[in-house]
Amino acid sequence: MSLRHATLGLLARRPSSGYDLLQVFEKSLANVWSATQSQLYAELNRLAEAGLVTVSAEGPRGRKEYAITDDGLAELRHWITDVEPAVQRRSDMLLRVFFLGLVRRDEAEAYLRRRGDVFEEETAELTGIADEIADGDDPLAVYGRIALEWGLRYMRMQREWSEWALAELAAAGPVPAESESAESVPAER
Amino acid sequence: MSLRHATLGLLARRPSSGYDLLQVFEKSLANVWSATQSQLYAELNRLAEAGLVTVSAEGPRGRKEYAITDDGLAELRHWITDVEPAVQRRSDMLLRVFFLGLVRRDEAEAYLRRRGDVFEEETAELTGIADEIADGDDPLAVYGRIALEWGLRYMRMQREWSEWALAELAAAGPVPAESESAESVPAER
DNA sequence: ACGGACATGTAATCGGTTACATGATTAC
DNA sequence: GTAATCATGTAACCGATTACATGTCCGT
Repeated sequence: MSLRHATLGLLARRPSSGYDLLQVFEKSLANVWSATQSQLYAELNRLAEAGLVTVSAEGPRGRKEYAITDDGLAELRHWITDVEPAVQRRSDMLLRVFFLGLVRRDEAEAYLRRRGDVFEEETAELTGIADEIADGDDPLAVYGRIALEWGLRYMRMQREWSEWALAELAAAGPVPAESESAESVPAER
Repeated sequence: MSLRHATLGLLARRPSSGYDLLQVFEKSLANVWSATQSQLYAELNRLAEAGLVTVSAEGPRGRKEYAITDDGLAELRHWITDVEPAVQRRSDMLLRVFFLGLVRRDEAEAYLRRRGDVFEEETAELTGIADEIADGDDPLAVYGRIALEWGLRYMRMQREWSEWALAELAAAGPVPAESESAESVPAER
């Protein structure tokens, strides 16, 4: 249930409308916690009902500006310091690696090479964001910078891994001669 | 919708019952794709209805053994080679980092230090699995070994990152003197 | 005989996504 | 005037989790 805390965290910086928050979710927070519009508006209403935020101002076009309450801030701090982060237990990308023995060797290699390219693209994107942060010298952005560094290292690690994996495959011999290679599997049924 | 493909992938290795598959999901696949019992049994029925698997044998206690069909294998291969893996866009752990400016400096440091410890524990666990694989010399486990290497590198990267982040905080000065530190925020409201 | 493992299923609930729906205000 | 942006909401659906429910077989 972390949409709740992402929302509280953003409102802790400054009071904002659902619309405002949505921009932030789509831009700065997109790689860390994504949220859809319908989800966010519903959550804001739930948070208000729970007393963790209040409508601090109303503007044109039915705009409602929300502010975090003391209860909300307490809940947020509790979540940050006392709740163990959940370990990610799902990776689409890695699941395919497990089953790479079911496709032809060249297809498996193409998969790993393509991963490397994608990680490289992501790195370029993150580097762009890093430059923006470096320009505007906001001292509060120190934790944002730390989060971003995580992303950069993550991508570098994966790039190196994909290269290592390709080398590992090459070392294991060109194409296995036995019956378990992909080409032979269809013939078996 | 990758539970479907995880299931197909396991059945491509050998025909199995839902109960069998559940053991695999809880052990070897736990860090890559988790599935609950009720989810798995429902999925097997759906897969059978879609003709991607068939009930290949029935055993005692209502045991149903499923085998992948040609259609199932085709679907699985298509998913591996033609479908772009989804990029993960949610991290509980990183979201907290974004908001670390809302708690006291020592709490933020404790958070990062604790991350380092957890990553270390996970590394130990993965190393244990790596040793098991190394013992039994299954040549087919080459892709399992590659997936595992990803995990090991992932944990090492995060351990190094948490140390880097702690150093970065230390370099940024002991505790900021300005109004945005955590202690002052409650007083502002 | 009995406990533990084997074996499958249903129901309620939750968080998230997609699509639909509506309308006000502002800049040109 | 009108298009873009601002602004909020509802409904259907899907995948996943938790809890409940039931029964069989095997080893000791």
